[in-house]
Amino acid sequence: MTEQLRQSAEDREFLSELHAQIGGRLAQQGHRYTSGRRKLVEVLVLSGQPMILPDIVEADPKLAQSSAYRNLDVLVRCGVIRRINVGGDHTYFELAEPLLGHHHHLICLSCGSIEDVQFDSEIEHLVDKSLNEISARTGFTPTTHSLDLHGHCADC
Amino acid sequence: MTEQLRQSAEDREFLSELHAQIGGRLAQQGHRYTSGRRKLVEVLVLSGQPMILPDIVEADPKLAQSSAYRNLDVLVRCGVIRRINVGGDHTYFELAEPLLGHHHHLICLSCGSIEDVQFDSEIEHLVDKSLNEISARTGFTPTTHSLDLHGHCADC
DNA sequence: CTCAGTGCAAAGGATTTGCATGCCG
DNA sequence: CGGCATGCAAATCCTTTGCACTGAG
Repeated sequence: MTEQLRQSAEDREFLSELHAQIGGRLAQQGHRYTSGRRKLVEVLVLSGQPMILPDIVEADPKLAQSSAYRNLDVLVRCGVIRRINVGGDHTYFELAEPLLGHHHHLICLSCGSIEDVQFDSEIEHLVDKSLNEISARTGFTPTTHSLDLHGHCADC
Repeated sequence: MTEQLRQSAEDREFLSELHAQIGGRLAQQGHRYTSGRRKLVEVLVLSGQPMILPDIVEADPKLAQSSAYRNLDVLVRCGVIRRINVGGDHTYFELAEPLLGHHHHLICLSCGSIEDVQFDSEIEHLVDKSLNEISARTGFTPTTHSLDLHGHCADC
């Protein structure tokens, strides 16, 4: 819960550590960590919740729409950012799980907001076990799972 | 598992029961259960897995694209069909849970196929319990949840 | 008759791409 | 220099909509 209340000094440290990590990942795949890509990451970090593209470019008007899409794509392919598909027309973007930790989503059907939540590790473990059983039974090789709640948020 | 092997006599009975049920639902909301809508349902039943629109209209070329979208929309609003959003550009459609039962999806990242699976009721119950705890903690009012596995299917 | 339903063609809107230019290594 | 990165505008493609027509009650 202190995540939300992080002091700005900590914030800065967190960000620069993150940037270093991401820069490494991009370099590995032969990409540069340019200012535009850095901005995308920062907008997503500051937002603290999944965002759609119009909101991203609005958050930092320096970002051009097409470049934003292209860079999000690069970041997705490098495992830095993840696409989320809920209903609606827009794709949502958030930091990938290696950076943000494994979590799930509360999707509000009224206002469309998406909030991140984590499970007890106990439950998460049970779910994993169950998913592995199903996979074994069906010959499916799982990479990840997504467990999202659809409903109405506290504000709606 | 006998679902897949159902004899055609049973099939026919299943379908006409389903049609009756759906017809009732539509009538309740002041809609007709026309042949186009019936075809949509049949295509989805026969497919046995979620489908995207191009595949639906291809499966029954009598279906016009715009009418198909419109009718799927009606069926969705009447709780007969459900939209599914996985990655990719297309929306998937399948029979709604009241008709198909609560289940989850195995989504193949290679070929894009989606297969339905069910959990042990025990696990399903645990997940529900956990989700309720989270809801209580966050003030979120859940309607449904979706738990999908992403990975590679037996064929890929 | 009336009104929901249909099909065609055109519009809408999110995302992608072509191309000329800018910039880092 | 060379090639990735950028931004504008135009193209794409899924989905929705306008409109005139058809068919069921």
